[in-house]
Order: sequence, then C-alpha cells, then structure tokens
Amino acid sequence: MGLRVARLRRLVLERLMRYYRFLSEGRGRRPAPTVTSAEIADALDIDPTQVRKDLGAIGLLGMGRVGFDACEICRAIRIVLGFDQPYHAVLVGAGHLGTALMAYARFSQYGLNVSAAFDTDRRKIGHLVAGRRVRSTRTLASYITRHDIRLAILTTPVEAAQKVTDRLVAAGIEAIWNFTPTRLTVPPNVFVRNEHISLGLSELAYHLTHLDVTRR
Amino acid sequence: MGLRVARLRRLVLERLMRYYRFLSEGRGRRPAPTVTSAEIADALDIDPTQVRKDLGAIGLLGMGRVGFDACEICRAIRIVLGFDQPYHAVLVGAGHLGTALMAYARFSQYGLNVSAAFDTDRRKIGHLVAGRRVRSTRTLASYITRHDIRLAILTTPVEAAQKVTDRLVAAGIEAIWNFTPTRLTVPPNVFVRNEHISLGLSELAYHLTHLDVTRR
DNA sequence: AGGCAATCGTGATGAAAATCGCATAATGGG
DNA sequence: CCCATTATGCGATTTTCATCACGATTGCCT
Repeated sequence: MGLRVARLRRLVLERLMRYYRFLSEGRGRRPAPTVTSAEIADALDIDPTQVRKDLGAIGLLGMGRVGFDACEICRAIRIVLGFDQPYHAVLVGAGHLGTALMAYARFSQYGLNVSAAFDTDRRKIGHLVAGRRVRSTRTLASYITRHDIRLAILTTPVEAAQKVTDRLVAAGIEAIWNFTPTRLTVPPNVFVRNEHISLGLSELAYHLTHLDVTRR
Repeated sequence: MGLRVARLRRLVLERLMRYYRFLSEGRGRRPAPTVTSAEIADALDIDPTQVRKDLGAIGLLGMGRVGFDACEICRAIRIVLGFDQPYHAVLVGAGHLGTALMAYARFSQYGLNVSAAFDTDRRKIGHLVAGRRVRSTRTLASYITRHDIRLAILTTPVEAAQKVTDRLVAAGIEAIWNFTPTRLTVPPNVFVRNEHISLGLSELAYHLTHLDVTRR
C-alpha cells in the first residue's frame, strides 16, 4: 500500500533497477531475509545514504539495526517500476542489434514482452529471428492497433529512424526505446528513451589517448 | 594547437561526441562553413549556452556575430577525443550483441578497430562472425600482449564477466567497455565504461505504468 | 536489565551541472 | 561610416545530485 511515488527521477529509477537486480539475483546464496543499506551499497558501489534515500523515496522503511526486508524491497520495486503489469512491444529493425535484444529473454522478467519484429528487408520478412516471425513494416500500424502495443524498440539504420518513428506515433505508440544515434522528434505525449551506445566511445577514446599511463 | 584539456567530464565528452556527429553527418546539405551555437543546440535539444561552454572548454572561440567554424570544431573534437589516434580492441563474447557491435562498421571512424573476437563456445570458434574469425578465449592473453590491444569489449553472459575481466587485466588491458549488467572489479589503473542497456527499462516501465495518459 | 554496537532517517553541506543575464564584439545595411 | 542586429563569453544564479554528520532506534551481549 502506501508507496507514494512523487515523480521519481531518472537516476533514482535506474538505481532502483540495480537494487532489484542485486537482490533478486546478485548476491550468492546468502539466506538472510534481511539486507542492510551498506550491503547493497558495497555491492553496487554506491553511497549507503543514497540507498536509504532511494528506498525512502518509494516509501520503504528499514528497521533499527536490522536493515531492510529484502523481499519487501523487491516487491515495492516491482510495483513502482511496474514489472507486474506486463506490456507489449514491437521491435523495428531486425538486424544484429535487434536480434540481440529479442534474444535477451530476461526482458520478460521486467514486464516487457516483445511480441513481433518488423523489417523492410524482403530477405528477412517471413523468416524467424530469435523465434519470432519478421513482418513487413507495411503491416506495422495495423499490428500496433490490433495488439495493444504500447512500446516500440527502434533498432533501424539511422536513415529510417525518423520515418519509422512518425509511423509509430501515428499508430498511437506510447513510448519508444531508441537505439539509433538520432534525436527523434515526437509529440509531447510520446516518451522516448535514448540508448546511444556509441557515446561511450567518447569517454573511452578520451581516456585511451590522454590518460595513457598516468591514471591518478 | 593550444587545446588545453583540463580533465573533461563525462557529460562534456558525450556532448562533444554529439556535436561531432551532428557536424560531420547530421545536418543536410547546408553548405555554410560556419555554425552557431544555437543551430547546434536546436538540433540536439541542448541549451545554446551549454554548447558554447563545452566548445570553450576545449579551447574553441566563436566569432562575433558569425558563430563557429564548423571544420575547426570537428578538427578540435577529433583531437580531443583522439579519433585520429587509432587503437586496437578485442571483443569477448561473440553472441548476438557482440556480432551487432562488430558489424557496426562506423566505429573505425572514431579510432576504434576491433581486431579479433573471442568466445568459449566450440561451435563458434574458427568460424567467421561479422567478417572476423572467432578465437578461443584460451588464446586471449597472448593475443592481447602480441597485438598491442588496449581496449576490450565485453559482451559475455553475466556469469563469465568477472572471470574474463580478471584475465584481461592480467594481460595488461587498459580499458573495458562493459555491456554486461555487472559491476566489474578492476585495479584502479584499468578504466571501465559501463553500458547497462537494461537500465533503460526502468524508466520505460515506470512511464508506461504510471504516466499512462497524463503526460503533462 | 543496561550498555554497546550497528543501522536507520534526515537535515545540512558540498560539488556538479545547467541555466540566466548582460556586457562585448562583429557584421551588414543604409 | 555609423547603428541596429545577432552572436559570443563569462560571471552569477539556480537546480540537481551526492555526501556528510548526527540524533534516534533496535537488537545483542554480558
């Protein structure tokens, strides 16, 4: 109950995700039903205070010198992040990255069901990719409306990204998980989460070229 | 010349990368050799002041009412981020994601050359993946030392991540691009960049479950 | 039972990042 | 040649995020 959720910020949500993963899989056979903020913090390289603040933000209270009930944390996070209210998604762009994402079965643990894949490549259409039949993007709009699809995973080439996005929006999509290195323009009622992988290269290249041997 | 580089922070580096991509590919046939901070800002959805600060941080000066020299920006960013000093990398874990990354040819534009792939799966070893022969991870250490490999791209399953990391570190790797949802423990002289894709799910799921219709 | 040690909750502090406001400089038109 | 316009540069401010410090609470040990 309770569980006030006052507009959680992105970083908080991401940390909650990490706490959840740690508690549900991460720690080895540690049968303790209770966990301290310090234990989580150590494992995840976060400040213990931060952990307490985050858990407090979703209404969880720890106990005196015992810590938090691990199950209760998991349950609360599942509720807050909505893992127990599964939603359907389509994936557009059945290339290597798209295949990788569909093959990552664990997404269903977090409520995400990828129910179909779409592509424009005739050689792929009709074939199976990661166990799902690839459909033509021409059928995209009707599929979305028919199957109550709320999220689209965008793994097309850059050139096609905005065009596909426009069609997704027109079909009434609610959110887009964008893996293309593009800023998509969408109406304000569509939520976009960008996953710009190649941004990581900037940091890596910078370190490799400048901080050669002299890292602090 | 000049180009003082005083410990640029991660967010600055990532924005520089975005500026670079926008200037080198992004804007359509706009022959203007000069670009204003507002133009960049609009295209990338960033505050114009932020753009000027970032460019100033790498020693670039704009001109009065003209803006910045686009070529000069690109050149400066290439120098700062080290795109012109190529370095070699290996990829460990030739699964779907690994294949996707190797197939993404554009990395070489940013100085990154993936020169070999490794895996433990006997069925993959010896075969070609994205044009590169997959080798046994047993040969990993010797390959790294022999070929002056500085970066490792980690796309193994979670279970193998830390074990592989230890071997990479022992072989003298300088940086790791970690795509596994794990916090790697490494000595302080090894740089790790985490690319935790599934963290995006937290934000997406949260929005889909809570902000159903009522997005501001 | 009573003190000790561990853990929490939270207000205060500090650091980092983003944004604002305005003086300044350069360009182009009249 | 001068002025209005449009950019920049940068100090000041605000906002966000992380950390610290400390009182309060709870279980454990003797």
